[in-house]
Amino acid sequence: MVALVDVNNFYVSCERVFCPALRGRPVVVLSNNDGCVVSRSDEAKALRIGMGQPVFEIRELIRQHRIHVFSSNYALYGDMSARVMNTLRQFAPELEVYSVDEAFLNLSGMPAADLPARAREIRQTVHQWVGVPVCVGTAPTKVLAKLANRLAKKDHQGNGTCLLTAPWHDALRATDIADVWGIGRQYAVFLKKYGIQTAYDFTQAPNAWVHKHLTVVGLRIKKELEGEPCIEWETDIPNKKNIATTRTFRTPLNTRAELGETLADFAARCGEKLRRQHSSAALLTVWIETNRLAKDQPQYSRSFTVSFTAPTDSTLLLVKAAQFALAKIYRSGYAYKRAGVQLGGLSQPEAGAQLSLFDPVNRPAHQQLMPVFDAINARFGRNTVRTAAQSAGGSAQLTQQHRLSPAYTTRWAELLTIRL
DNA sequence: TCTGGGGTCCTAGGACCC
DNA sequence: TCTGGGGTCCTAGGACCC
Repeated sequence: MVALVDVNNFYVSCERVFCPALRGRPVVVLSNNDGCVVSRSDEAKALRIGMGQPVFEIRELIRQHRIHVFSSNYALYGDMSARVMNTLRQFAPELEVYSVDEAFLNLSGMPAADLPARAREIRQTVHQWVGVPVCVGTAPTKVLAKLANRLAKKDHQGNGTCLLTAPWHDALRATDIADVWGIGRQYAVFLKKYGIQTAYDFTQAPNAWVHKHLTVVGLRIKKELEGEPCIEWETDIPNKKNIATTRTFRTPLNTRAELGETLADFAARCGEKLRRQHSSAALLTVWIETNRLAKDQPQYSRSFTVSFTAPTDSTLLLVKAAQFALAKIYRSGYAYKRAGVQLGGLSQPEAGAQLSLFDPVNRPAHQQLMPVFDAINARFGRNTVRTAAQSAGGSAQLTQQHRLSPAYTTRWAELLTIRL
């Protein structure tokens, strides 16, 4: 059996831990630039605020219902996530961290009769140790555990847990096909066109038909719904195959100098992420884009990819490549609203990787320099040492975060103060 | 005009996830 | 006026190999 543990309204719940007065009140957390709603409390959902809804569309609602609004505080959510995961490790030898607020627990070998009590214990422990509410769905496969978790969340009279054992046809009949893990918007529309409305209907479709129209991915989902495990466990966190740093700017950037500084920051940030997983990149792509939502403005969007002579993890080379790519695609006269740097062709070089005789770069020198770079920045703060191409203040000033809560758990100066 | 039978690697596009 | 930021996998098609 496998359990899926999922924090309810994760970002909102993190904020409420340090602001208990907000329990029972409508609360939302916004995306970067305070642009869209990305997390909603139950009270906010009841006010029909949508996931991903732009804030300007709900200004009146916020005022009327005195909805509490937060910018997203990634330092806080990342730390709270780690606390939840460490707590969950107590309960199963095998834990797969699936996302910032979700984990699969391998409970195979546990007597079926003990499962309900164990699920309740998990829920109570996370609540007591970390302070956030979770739901637990337990079932024979991952897709069914996801489904069980959803049922646990929906049942407001229940205790936040749901155990699915055979026969589970009624649960499948009660689940809209669009709510099945792995069935997205396009597939849901397609399937409904053929009369497949529920998860149960989907299990009645012929395998060959599912394979033809939804590829092998869809077939795996069908079999998992029937109780046959088809999705592998990934207990140790795999290295990323792509690494990106991208932003939408509050105020568009117009000049090449502004874009150059910003893309240098992005490239440097990508370098940090790259070195943290001990990888090197063979490709670097820069893309820039005007505001495609402003239909009345002139539009421009292009990207350029640089291939390195040998894979690299040097910030100096990444920044230089980003500048080179920008020179290829920059056109004046446009207001650039979004931009990004993406690394691809990632590999884990063995020590003493082959060097090119004609390589103009002194790679051993870079390999010695980068750990020093990272150590200084880890100790004294990001961008304490940086390339001259980067901006002095970092790219954070280009985004808006008016409603940011303190870094309660990761910065001494911002610890919560309680007056007794 | 006729013209084999395998492979691999890369990229783009389309679907999905949080 | 104001609209996020990351990721994954699969398939098809083209270029290239012997």
